[in-house]
Amino acid sequence: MAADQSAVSRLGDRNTTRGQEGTSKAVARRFRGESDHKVDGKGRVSIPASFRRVIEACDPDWTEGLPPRLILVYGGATRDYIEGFTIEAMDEVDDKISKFPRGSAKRKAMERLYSAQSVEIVVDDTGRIVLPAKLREKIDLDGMARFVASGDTFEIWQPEAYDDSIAALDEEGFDPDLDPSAYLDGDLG
Amino acid sequence: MAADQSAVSRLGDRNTTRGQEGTSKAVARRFRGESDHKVDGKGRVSIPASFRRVIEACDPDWTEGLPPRLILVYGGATRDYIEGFTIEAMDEVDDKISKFPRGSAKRKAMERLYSAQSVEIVVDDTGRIVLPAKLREKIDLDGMARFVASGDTFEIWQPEAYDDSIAALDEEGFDPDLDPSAYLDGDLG
DNA sequence: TTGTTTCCCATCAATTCCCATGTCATATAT
DNA sequence: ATATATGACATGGGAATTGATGGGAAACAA
Repeated sequence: MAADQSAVSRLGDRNTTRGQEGTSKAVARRFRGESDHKVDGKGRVSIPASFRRVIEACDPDWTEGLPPRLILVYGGATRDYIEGFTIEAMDEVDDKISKFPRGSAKRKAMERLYSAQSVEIVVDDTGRIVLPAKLREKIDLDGMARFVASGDTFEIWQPEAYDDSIAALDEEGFDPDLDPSAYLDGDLG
Repeated sequence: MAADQSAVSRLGDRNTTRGQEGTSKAVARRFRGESDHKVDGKGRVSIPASFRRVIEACDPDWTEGLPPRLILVYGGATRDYIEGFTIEAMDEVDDKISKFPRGSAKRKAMERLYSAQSVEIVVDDTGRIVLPAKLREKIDLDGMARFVASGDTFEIWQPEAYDDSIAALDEEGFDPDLDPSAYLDGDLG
């Protein structure tokens, strides 16, 4: 039994560069999967365990025992979800933004979305984050939150809204029975 | 009795880049064959040994003694099987997806299938993987799983469903007695 | 001081780890 | 040749750990 891990995460030390050098376990840098998690009265939600590993691996300053950080983007009038970025992924976004002319409309729009309408969040030692009330309200989160992987970022949805968006995608002219793999080698757009 | 192999795979060292450099055995990068394996109560299944070699060879981070990784795609409304990708094969898929316009319906459909409806799995040191309950349910896996090679990916089927799909293929106008090799040099489509 | 936000501890089930066995097939010894 | 080791594979089972979630005390902020 884990007698005591004192200051260290109680979630154990998978991911640890165990023992000798070069034995570290390879960990993916992309999110995968989708799952629902309960949002309690305090706004706390567990982050899918597999997402945490990615978040830790993509936080340059993270090291065993430290709380991993991530960025939540909650802006976008048309978005009915919150987008989660690893520190590294957000660094890339910042780089791209900096390429645009200072003061240009496009740059301002992006700065507003990714800078102004975002928050840095830390994952606590039980693997949860606290979703600020403002964010919960924006997407009408009640008791359950759906985490959906999307490459190097992930999305947090109100479950029903997510289902609806999938349905909408189908109605948009896509046969839900058509296997998306068909697009892989098809023409773009 | 295998006295002790300490931290190393207990499955021995076929595949090992044994001893000196350049002595490594060439290993195929495509799956071949089909076989059934038992799924126990915990969802554990042995991966066909020959598949493991491909999985190891196609995992860039893999090295003797480390657990090989692979990706299982379990989405697709019409699919009644789970598709297994090597890390390399999935990297290619990700590349293709990234070519599509961000936000386009096609891209979203593919991201959902390959990112949201997929899981990274590791092969344990006895050559097994654990099929999460969600995946088992999707294809109605009870006690046996059929692994079927399909080029650079493989499929996991509920045995009967696989037989049925083969039968269905025949009814679709394919003479089961006709040798498919006839198509090899025929026109495509 | 009253609602809110953290921190700390607790629980329970699901998942992983570790060790074990049975069976072949190839190897090696006598 | 025959009997005896060895190694690879498939699969079982129990114990230890992780993951998700709940609740109260403590620290803050309004």
